[in-house]
Amino acid sequence: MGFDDRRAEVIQAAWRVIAREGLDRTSMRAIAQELGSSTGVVTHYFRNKEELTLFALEQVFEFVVVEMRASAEKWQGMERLEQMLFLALPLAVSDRDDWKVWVAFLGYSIGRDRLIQEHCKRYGILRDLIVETLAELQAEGLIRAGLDLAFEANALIALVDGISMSVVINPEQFSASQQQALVVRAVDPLRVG
Amino acid sequence: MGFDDRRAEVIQAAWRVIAREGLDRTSMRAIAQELGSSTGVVTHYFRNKEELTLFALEQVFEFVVVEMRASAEKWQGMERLEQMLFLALPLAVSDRDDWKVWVAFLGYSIGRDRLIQEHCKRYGILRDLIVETLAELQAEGLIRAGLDLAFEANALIALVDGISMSVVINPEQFSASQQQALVVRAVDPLRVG
DNA sequence: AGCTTATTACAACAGTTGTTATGTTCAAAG
DNA sequence: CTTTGAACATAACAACTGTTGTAATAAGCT
Repeated sequence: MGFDDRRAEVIQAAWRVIAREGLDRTSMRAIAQELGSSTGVVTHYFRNKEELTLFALEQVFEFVVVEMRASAEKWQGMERLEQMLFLALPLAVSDRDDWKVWVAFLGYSIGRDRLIQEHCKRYGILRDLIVETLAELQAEGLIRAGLDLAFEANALIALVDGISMSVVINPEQFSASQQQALVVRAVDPLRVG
Repeated sequence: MGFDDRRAEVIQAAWRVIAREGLDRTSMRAIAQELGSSTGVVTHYFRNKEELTLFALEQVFEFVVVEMRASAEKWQGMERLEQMLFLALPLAVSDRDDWKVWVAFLGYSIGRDRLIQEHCKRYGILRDLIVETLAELQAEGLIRAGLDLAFEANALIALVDGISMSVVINPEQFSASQQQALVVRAVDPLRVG
């Protein structure tokens, strides 16, 4: 087991604590305890807490993007866009923890310009991915011409964000099929005809 | 100046600190300093920090609801629904601070069942308000029959949430008119015909 | 084997936190 | 004038925080 693998273990322990206890109660000692080790391990793999925090944020985001890229190759046409958006939704119970961590980070970022900037960057990557997909659909004549693709991409992301946040707060708010129905309803108006 | 007035001043000082520094860096001492007093004032008007926190959460929410109720009486027909939703959006720069506080609270609530429960309750009140409005529109024959009003209300709230969160993170994401356009686009499909 | 480096443990640090107790001020009520 | 209690200040409390340094252990390599 190499350096990066152990590093990932530390981060995963951190995730578990964040989802369970919240980000502000996720201390170095709490992470170490969750990992079943001393704080020495945590400090050995991360210079300070900010580095750990940013790395955790990057990982939880990168995972979604990788999944989305894989899904983009698997599907064709309008379904490609839908399936990519479905991936970001907390359809399964296990997905909710990811969103818990994400929401915790968002709240934690208020008043911390450094973290807000990071979020902007990551949302930008996500938007570019959606814009790219929309452009392809447009080239195939599946969605209307003359659309502001960046705006439409932001709108879809905002919708997914809103749905997911609702589910994090109240899991019974939307069933899996209801979540998907809302996304489909938002995608449909883009279609031609 | 009575007890409740002074109490409100403490809360407003807390809001300012939260929007500027973040919720986890909003200590009793920071609130007192923002208020220009000692911590004695803060502890005098709030038994402990949790009481202060919950009260602040209630205030920031109650304000929106009051505004919404006022708007409900001012407008008629389909515009009533739209204007109520517009009120919740961070259309002006000054509205963003409210949403900053709200997002900070949401993130802070992860891992704190007590706070999550509070959020559920408040979202429930908001939903009832929208459902009520939708029912009126339905009775007037302005929106389609056979709709799951609770579901539609949740969907609209989720959309407003998503848009607002995007703006909090990246203010240039959506202009005021774009935000309104997205809400109108979500309301339109409910219309008859 | 011995040497080197990575990994982990542990203790101590200075600072911050919420909370509590005590002291002070001061205006209104008796 | 005396007394009462609210409003505020101040200081101290124990608990917890991130960080750092040092020592012990394990693993790999020659």
